[in-house]
Amino acid sequence: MTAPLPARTRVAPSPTGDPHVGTAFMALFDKAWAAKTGGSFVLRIEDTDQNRLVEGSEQQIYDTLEWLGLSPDESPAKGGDFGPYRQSERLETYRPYVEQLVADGHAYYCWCSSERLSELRKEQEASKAAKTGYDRLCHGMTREERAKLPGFTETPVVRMLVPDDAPLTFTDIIRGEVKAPFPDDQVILKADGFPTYHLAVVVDDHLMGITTVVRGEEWISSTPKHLLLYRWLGFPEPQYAHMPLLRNTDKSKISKRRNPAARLMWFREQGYLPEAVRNFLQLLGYPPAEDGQEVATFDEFVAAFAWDKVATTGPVFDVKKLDWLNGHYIRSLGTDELTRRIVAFHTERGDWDEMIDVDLLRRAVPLVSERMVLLGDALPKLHFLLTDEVVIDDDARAALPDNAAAVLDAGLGVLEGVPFDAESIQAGLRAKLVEEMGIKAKFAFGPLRIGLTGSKVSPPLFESMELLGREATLARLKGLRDSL
RNA sequence: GGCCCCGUUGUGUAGCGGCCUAGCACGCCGCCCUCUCAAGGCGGUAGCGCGGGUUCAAAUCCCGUCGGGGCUACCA
Repeated sequence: MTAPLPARTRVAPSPTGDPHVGTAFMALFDKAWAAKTGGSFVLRIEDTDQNRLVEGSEQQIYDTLEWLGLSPDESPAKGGDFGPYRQSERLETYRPYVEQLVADGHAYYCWCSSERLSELRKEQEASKAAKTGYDRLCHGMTREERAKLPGFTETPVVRMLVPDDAPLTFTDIIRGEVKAPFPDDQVILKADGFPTYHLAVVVDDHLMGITTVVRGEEWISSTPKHLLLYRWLGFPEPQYAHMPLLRNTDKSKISKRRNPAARLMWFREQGYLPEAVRNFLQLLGYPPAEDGQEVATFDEFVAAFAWDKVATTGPVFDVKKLDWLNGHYIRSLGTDELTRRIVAFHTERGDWDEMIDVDLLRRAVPLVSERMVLLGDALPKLHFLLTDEVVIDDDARAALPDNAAAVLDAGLGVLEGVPFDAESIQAGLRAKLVEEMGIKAKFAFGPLRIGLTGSKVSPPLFESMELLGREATLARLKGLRDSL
């Protein structure tokens, strides 16, 4: 096998709302291939549908890709040698190609109104006609001729004249030989002067030197249109890689409506680590290495990457595994970095408490890091440590054993005298409560835990005491003792 | 409806004719560890959609069937 030439790949999202998880999925594979071949990864904004644009979503695309470590080499924001990278700024670029196609007889003007078109569709549906699609009424007519017929509209669109010998098969580098449906006389230039996706991708991918088109499986059926355009325009065809579609639990194409995880922002809002999300997406589209190792860096992914191993079946997007991966990555982060991310997470979310002592938090983080699934899990678990007041949970109070008072009194006695580090605290408490008084550890430390943290479940008790300090520890235990 | 893509435990997958009484990971269940909860260790649970072929031998090849999904726009 010869080394592949440097590939140029691209991801081409539409700024029509919150960035979609599918965009990151494609971007990951785009970027991997570009990295493996020493090529470039391009971000192009496909804003040809002016009706669906949502303000701010373009910025969110940049932000989420960067967050995931999938920044492009070229983009509208970053620039590059093949700009502009926003299709709305390339209208003049498309025009000559449309004119050429019309002049060559490969495309024609169509003045049919949308009313006539939808009526036509309805008729075809009702009669169960074998042939569907546009009926070519306008083909070969001048504007004047067409104007005499019903269903006429002032501004025409331009349609492809799809020949009988349109290419219906192509080689997909993931799937091999793939068949696709015979295309309709697709509109390539809309009445508002914008090209449709079909014309724009072909022209842009060619002009931007894209060698490998990575896109969702949903595009397989329109590939023949693109192939035709390449042929007519005399452009060399790119390689196609049609990725499987991510699914909802009910197996339908993943949608923001049915699945919060369809929104890329969701992961960040929930407290997932970008490296975990990236790893998860990787797993969904690409089988783990032979040794079964599922935790893998982007570089390891790139090193092992081969198109023919990419998945062809659409995986159900099950967040359970992501949770596990996130915990795994959290545990591997290191105290300083994890602390930094916890603070950043809450700051971004807008609920960071300025009163929290970050240094104390840093010292407390090791107590909870292996109990965390999401970044937001730390503060609630450490709340008793970072606050002055402790509220005893009702169910914790109810769980207090009959000998709680005796345990607390004995514990208090020990804690007043012992050196206040976790090890000494534990040794002292054990000697007194467990060995001398004969109470099982589980029951001996329960009341202390409840007094200290207000809860039946908490981070390790002795370390927590050390961090809280003798004074506060004693005060809390006395508080509970006095309330009995 | 038509065309296309896909089909291994609950989920993600390994498997490319014999190594499969189907492996791994997550989940779930249990045990161990243990100051609670986790983390970690150990064990368990459950699967080749169905029916025909081909073959000495099929999860693996062929055909059919069923199921799921996608597309069928002046949306991408």
